[in-house]
This record gives sequence, structure tokens and C-alpha cells, in this order.
Amino acid sequence: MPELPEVETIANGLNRRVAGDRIESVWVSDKPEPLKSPAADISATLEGAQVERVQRVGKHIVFDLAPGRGPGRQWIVHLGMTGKLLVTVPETETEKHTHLVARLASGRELRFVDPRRFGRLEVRQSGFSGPGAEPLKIGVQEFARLFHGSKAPVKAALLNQKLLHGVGNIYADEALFRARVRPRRRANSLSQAELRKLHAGLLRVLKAAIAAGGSSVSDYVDADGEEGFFQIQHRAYGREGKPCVTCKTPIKKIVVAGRGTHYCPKCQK
DNA sequence: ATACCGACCTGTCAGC
DNA sequence: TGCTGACAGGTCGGTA
Repeated sequence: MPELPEVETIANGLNRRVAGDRIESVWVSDKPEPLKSPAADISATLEGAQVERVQRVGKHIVFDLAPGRGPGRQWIVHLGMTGKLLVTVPETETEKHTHLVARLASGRELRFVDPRRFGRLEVRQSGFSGPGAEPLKIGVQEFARLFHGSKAPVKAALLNQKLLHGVGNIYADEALFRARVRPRRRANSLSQAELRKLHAGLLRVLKAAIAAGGSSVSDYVDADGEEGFFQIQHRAYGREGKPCVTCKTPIKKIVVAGRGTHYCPKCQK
């Protein structure tokens, strides 16, 4: 479900709510899919650990843990399409598809819920830096270099987490719309000017979406249960058949890299 | 190396 | 009303 702006919003909300709290005990479901680390490792790492802070890396939520001795460990959560991390009181009814419950010293619970089970939970030594470059930090030069070496459609390159991490289907379409570049163009066919526009468009759309609390297309909510509002600013994603905000031409929907892809056939070259 | 496609899961919605 | 199929914000592994 969530891409960079949603994960950023969730991680910031979790940081506000649970940083400094201690995990007293953990329950893990017996469904194996969401676990990248063995359940016993996850429990052993989380139990007794204090949450130092929560931050976003790519589309991952990273909990820095202070176990008290030895090198720090991290709990890394990828929400997949439908994952949620909720902070609740114990009395709140446990949702269907709850896969992990961490009981906190404050008396609250941190719960991981994921109906589709595409999300992943993992514990590891500190220092996780994600699979690719960070879109909010990368300069235009490095950005251009990433795409220069790829013959893939530029949309596929944007979605490739080993190049840039954090960009998903919505913001790839939105960035390409703002850069006026067609999603099927080969990444290495973009001119320097187009790469600059793509870099700028991506930064603009990600920052605006973070400011709006992310996009709530169906059921996304942040750590406080609040919806995001960026979906009302979408110009391409989800607007098939609707008039382009620039030229009124109907937005087209095609499939690129196996994903529904929206663009303006007139504005985007 | 690259790119397409199915697989992984469940829920929802449109269409019949 | 109920069934079927398509589709969904993500990623991985196999194959051509």
C-alpha cells in the first residue's frame, strides 16, 4: 500500500508515540509469510528492548532498539500493500490478520496487521540503509547517473528499489506527469533537461505528499488512524478518462512493468 | 543484463 | 442475491 510519503508519515507518527517506550513482551502469529527473520529471533530482539527512535528508510519503517548492551539492533518493517502498524490500548479489539503484538511498558500495544501478508518483519544489526538511493537526499547529478545506465522503461526504473528506494506506483506516475515524460520511454533516452525535470518533479510531489500526510486511496491511515489528503492532488494516478489538468485531454491508462500506469498522451512526450 | 510474467495473499467491486 | 473475474499502493524468482 504505502509509498515513501505514507511510510514517512507513519514512521514519524510512530516515533512521536513510542520513542522512549519499552517493549515488554511480544506475541507473533504462526503465519510464516510476514516474517523474514525467525519468529524466535524477532521475539528475542524485541522483548526488553527500548525503542530509541522510529524512522523511514525507503519504504521500510526502522525501529532503532537499545537493548542495553552490545551493538544496537533494528526492527525493520515493510508494510507491503496492506500492512498497518497500530498503537492501541489492549482493550481495542484485535483486528483480523494481526500478525504481531508488542506490549509496551506504557500499557499500550503496538500491533502489526496485514491482510494480504505482503509485508515483512525482520530484525538485524544496526546500519540498515535500504536497497537504493534516497529520493529526498539524492542530487540531480547522481539521479541522472542512476537512469543513464538503464534501458528499462523510465517508469520501471523509477519503481526499481535498487536504484531509488521509496517510489511506488502512484508517485512514479505523478512524477512523470510533472516532468511531462511518457512512462514507456527508455530511462537512458531522457535528455539532461528531462532528467532535471523528473528529479524536480519527483521531489516536489514527494514533499507535497508528505506535507499532506500521504495519499489515502482506499484504506491507508497513519499511526494515529488519520487519513492522508494527497489523493485530491493526484494529476495522473487514478484519473483514467478524466481531463488532464493542463490540456483537458483524457488521461490514458496502460500497463507498464506490470502496473497500471496513467499519463496524458498530449502533455507527456 | 534486462524485461516480462506469474506468484504470493485477501478484499472489494463491477458485471452478469 | 450470488458467483466470477479483474484489480489493488509491493516484491521476488523464473524464463526468454
